[in-house]
Amino acid sequence: METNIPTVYEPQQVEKKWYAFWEGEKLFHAEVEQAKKPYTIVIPPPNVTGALHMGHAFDETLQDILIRWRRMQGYNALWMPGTDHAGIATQIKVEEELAKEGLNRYDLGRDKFIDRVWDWKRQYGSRILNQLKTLGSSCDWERERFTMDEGCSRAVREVFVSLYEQGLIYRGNYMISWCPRCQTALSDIEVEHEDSAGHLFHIKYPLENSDEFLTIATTRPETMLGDVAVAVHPADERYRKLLGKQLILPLVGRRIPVIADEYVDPAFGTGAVKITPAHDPNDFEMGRRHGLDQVTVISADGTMGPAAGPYAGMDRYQCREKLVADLKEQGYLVKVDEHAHAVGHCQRCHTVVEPLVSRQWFVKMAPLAQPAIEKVKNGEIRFIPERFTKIYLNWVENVRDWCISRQIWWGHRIPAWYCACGEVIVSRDDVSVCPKCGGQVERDPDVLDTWFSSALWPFSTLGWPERTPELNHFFPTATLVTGYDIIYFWVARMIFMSLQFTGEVPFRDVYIHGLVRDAQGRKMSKSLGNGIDPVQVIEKYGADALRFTIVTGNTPGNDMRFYWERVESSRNFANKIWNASRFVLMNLHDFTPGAHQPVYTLADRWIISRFNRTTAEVTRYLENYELGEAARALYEFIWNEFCDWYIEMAKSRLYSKEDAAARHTAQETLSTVLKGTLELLHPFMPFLTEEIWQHLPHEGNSIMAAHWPQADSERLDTQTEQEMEVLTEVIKTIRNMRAEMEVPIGKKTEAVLQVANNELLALLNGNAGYLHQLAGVLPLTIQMVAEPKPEQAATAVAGGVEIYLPLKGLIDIDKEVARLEKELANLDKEVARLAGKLNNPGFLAKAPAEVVATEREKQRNYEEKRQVVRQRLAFIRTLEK
RNA sequence: GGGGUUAUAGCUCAGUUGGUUAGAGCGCUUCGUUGACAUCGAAGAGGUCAGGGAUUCGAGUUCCUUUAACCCCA
Repeated sequence: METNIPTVYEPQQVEKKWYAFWEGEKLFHAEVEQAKKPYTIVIPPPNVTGALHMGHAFDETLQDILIRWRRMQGYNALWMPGTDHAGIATQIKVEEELAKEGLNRYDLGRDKFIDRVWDWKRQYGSRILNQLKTLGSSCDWERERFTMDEGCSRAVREVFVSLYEQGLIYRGNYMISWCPRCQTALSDIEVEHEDSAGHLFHIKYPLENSDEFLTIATTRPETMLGDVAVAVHPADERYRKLLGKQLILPLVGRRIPVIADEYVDPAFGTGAVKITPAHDPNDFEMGRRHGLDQVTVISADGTMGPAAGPYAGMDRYQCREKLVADLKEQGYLVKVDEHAHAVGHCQRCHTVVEPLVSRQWFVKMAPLAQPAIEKVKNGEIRFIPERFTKIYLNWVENVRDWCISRQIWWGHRIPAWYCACGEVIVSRDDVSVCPKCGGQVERDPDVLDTWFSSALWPFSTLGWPERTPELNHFFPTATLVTGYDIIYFWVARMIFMSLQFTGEVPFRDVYIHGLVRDAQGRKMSKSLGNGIDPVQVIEKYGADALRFTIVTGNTPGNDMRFYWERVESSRNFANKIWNASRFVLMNLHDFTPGAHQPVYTLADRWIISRFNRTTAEVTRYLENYELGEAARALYEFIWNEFCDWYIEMAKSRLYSKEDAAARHTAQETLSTVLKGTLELLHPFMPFLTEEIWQHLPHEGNSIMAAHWPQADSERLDTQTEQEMEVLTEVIKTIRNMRAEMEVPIGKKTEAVLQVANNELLALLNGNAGYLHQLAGVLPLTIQMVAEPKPEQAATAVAGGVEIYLPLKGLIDIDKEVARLEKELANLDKEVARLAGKLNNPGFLAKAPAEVVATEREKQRNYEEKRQVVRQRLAFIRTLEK
């Protein structure tokens, strides 16, 4: 047994050593074992080009805690790791690299460009996973997957073709959100709306063959070049007479009709809206309802197209300025109001998106959404915390068709081929010849939305579409852990895809967490430069400290702020455990388990009882996903009970060599309680606990494989806990009195304790040693209340014990009177509060008997205490004279 | 416009079937180098639990409402 251990815990080498050991021993690996109950988590795959940030650290820590805990509980625990190809993000990254060489992707061509991305992936793809390892993540690395690997790609192809065959994937010309910078279509949720200060332009549209005008209001005047109508509400009296009449579009001269549509809000602007079906989603719908043309005036690159006439070639914002100036000059501009409105931006590059009509592939959502709604409503899938159920349902119930084609190169290429004869072939196998006319076919150049493959992740990683043993055993997965920001992007889509293709829910529980923010509560972002690199935190304070910080002081679903001070305090906790363990190990050098029959003392029975209670508590918290509370319970047990009291109380037996059985009992209790506590703490702080556990008497090769402690109800001992309560109360009260009287810490002082019954007398006599040692009282007299009380003494009552410190010459009578008066006032307040309660007939009649009894007991205690303080006050006042 | 979250000690946050003198960490005050630990120990100060109302014997906790901040959706 080691006795020469440094006083400061150095996590760096320790963490590397144990991670390598765990991997070497294959402790992360799970095989299909029918006899064991599976517990599966699939990792939310980080972007392959990314670097670990606090969000990942948060997410992975929670998963690792759950998976390590369940593994210790005996589940066949599989944590499936992998990465996501992250189409647009990765493509942007590689294009930036190319730009440094003065190249763009077209210079390379599609095949060479994709090779380049694979090179990039090979070079940097494992970086983020290696960073995950420093965090302690117990992923089954042998099963690592990538969304573009062969198996996942096959799953994607199967799903696409199958949905197409079922009529749930279609291709068509619809309005989509287009990013002019990324040059691709986006889905609705990839567009982020931001309120910005804009203008509401009021523009006069002249009535044909008349001097009259109709004034419309718009936020985007440049789109008027594509106007094909003006719409008003059918019930709007102001415009009824204009219905069916023609207007002349200013600057363009096109004749456009005035139409009626329920959609128009008569209260907005002038109540008349210009209709541009090619450049606004609502106008697009209205155009279809009324059979209007689409006049496209803005091109895919964000400049004005040929149909924009004199404005062709201008940037869309330049055009706006010029056009407004022209309108003003020609007298069409009525006024310009300030107007706040939401503008859509590309999630990836933050460019303002452009609504455009374009031919894209879509997933028909309504039939897929229905089962996804039901499974959540009927509780087969549960969100934690529950409120996210509503957020999920609100989206799925209103979901629109999903645009899945992207005009980029990096991703799963759409398995559709087109023939000049008009034939469209969607196929599981590559096609080169048209089956209809035998002509040459050309493959669709587009790739799929990255989230399309992510949606299959829980089952594609387990081998689907093959019915593999892994899929049979580990699927459905148990828990999905992810942030609230991707409930729509990912969680919802996994649910409907899984239901459609496996017939099962992908996971039972969805444990949602928040974001990690900086100390000011701002989102961590590259542009702000306020991100904290978890790797740096780990290097400085250790992974255990980071993990503990992340999991404590935070409630499920809520954001958390990152403070270095909190990491420091977690590090201090790790160091505290280290030193407590150091103490235990230093005293175990001659310990042989089972060498003596243990003779348990009050302190032993107490810490064992408390340990079992903590075990039950921690387990229950984990079962309810209250990870932070579980960690807090352990922190309090270790620091406030094991270290502050038990270790102190064990010292005298360890230091006195004459009673071997007593010493052995203390050793055994320290060793087993510490070992069990480390096991409970292991999911939270895996490295430190392994390091110490290995030095304690144990079975098995790793704490990872140890059995999760079971609370033993036989060893819960309420009476012992109450007795300890009395003892610690007395000690704390004496310490307080000594401190107030400014007695030097090391100086022993005399004390007289008086009690009213034999039980208390026995308790104090039996534990007098602790009073000497921990309260610093000597000589100590313990007697019944009937005995004479010391005259010149400070007085207090604690746990039913009257405490007298006869500090001759040290007692300042005035000070003592003030102290007792303060105490008396406090007691008066409590007694009055309880009297109010106990004199309330409603309380006595309706509150549970147990509660009434507790309150009565409290009242009795306070009254007893008050009685003593009163008497003492009266006595001391007589001394004053 | 619809929905959600938050409001508890100077700061950051816990407090999940309604019942403890409302807790922690950091910070603050006083004291302390005796054989685990100064990344520590002992003692202490600090809160009308955002405001108002309701339910209840009893509300930080449930319901309604007002205010403020933030988020999501339209």
